[in-house]
Amino acid sequence: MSDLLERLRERGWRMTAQRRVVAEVLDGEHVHLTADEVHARAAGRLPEISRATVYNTLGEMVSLGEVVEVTTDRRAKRYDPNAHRPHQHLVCARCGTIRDVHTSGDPLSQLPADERFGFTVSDVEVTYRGLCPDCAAGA
Amino acid sequence: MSDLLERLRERGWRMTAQRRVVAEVLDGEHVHLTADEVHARAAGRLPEISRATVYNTLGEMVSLGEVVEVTTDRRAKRYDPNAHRPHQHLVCARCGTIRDVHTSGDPLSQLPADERFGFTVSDVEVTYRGLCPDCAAGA
DNA sequence: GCTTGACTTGGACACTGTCCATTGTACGAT
DNA sequence: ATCGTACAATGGACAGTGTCCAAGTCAAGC
Ligand SMILES: [Mn+2]
Ligand SMILES: [Mn+2]
Ligand SMILES: [Zn+2]
Ligand SMILES: [Zn+2]
Repeated sequence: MSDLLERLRERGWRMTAQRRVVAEVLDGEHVHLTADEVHARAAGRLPEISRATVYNTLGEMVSLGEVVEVTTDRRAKRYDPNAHRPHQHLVCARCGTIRDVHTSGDPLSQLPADERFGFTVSDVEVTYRGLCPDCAAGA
Repeated sequence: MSDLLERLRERGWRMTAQRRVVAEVLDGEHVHLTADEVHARAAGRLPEISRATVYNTLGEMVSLGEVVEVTTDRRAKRYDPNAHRPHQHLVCARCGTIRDVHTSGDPLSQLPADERFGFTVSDVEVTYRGLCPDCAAGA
């Protein structure tokens, strides 16, 4: 039983086979799958699970704060079960590999008050881009 | 004649009515329009301009480094003619207003060497989110 | 075991963006 | 000024991602 599934059950979720496999697929470190990747892997265990259910379930997990959406490209959103420790992402521009990284300071504090235009700034999203070692080596 | 159009002509662009109106629509400060918004405004001056041409033209401007793509939400890409001064964006989570902002330091330097995993890091994208004064006031 | 409201399903639909064959045109050459 | 040609514009088909809905199914409490 994954920690994620445990937390969801504590929140009163009705436990279904579909939700179980989605939670299981998302279990682990450095996981950043698209909804359709989640669907493909979930279908490996539960062949008839539908796309709509995967989208619904992921959306609910995001609403509950147990999964975060990550947008590192303009294609599909990615779903990240590492929701309880703020972090940023480092993306290879060539192969798409994504690594969790941590900045040396709080990026929010880098925005001076006179650059906030009266906004109540509550969140910042940082994506670093470059080439991973393999791609930089021409692999 | 916009500065943007001037620069494009210097690069040997064949000048067409369509490219002119797209460049004119993109002229100005704090402009962050989607492709379809550009198309709608361009069609105000040149009714028969096609969606494909707007997409082609914007893509060419991006390739030439005269316009930058901005992804502040998971809907449409936005096109920013402010391509010659690096900056970040501050977005209202409620109404979508986008402001250009400048951080106090270079965000790239905030990623320590031991968090780079051997990547050649060349770029960083920072998006601040919050509520603009109007939305915070409940307007 | 029933009952019931929550959950799942498949498919239609919307939005953004790409592609391509055809038609049109800007611009250098004459 | 006209022409020829390579480059550009067009519109419609198509693809990827995500949402929505009506109908069927099921988990969980009684
Ligand atoms: Mn992550
Ligand atoms: Mn901008
Ligand atoms: Zn790579
Ligand atoms: Zn606002």
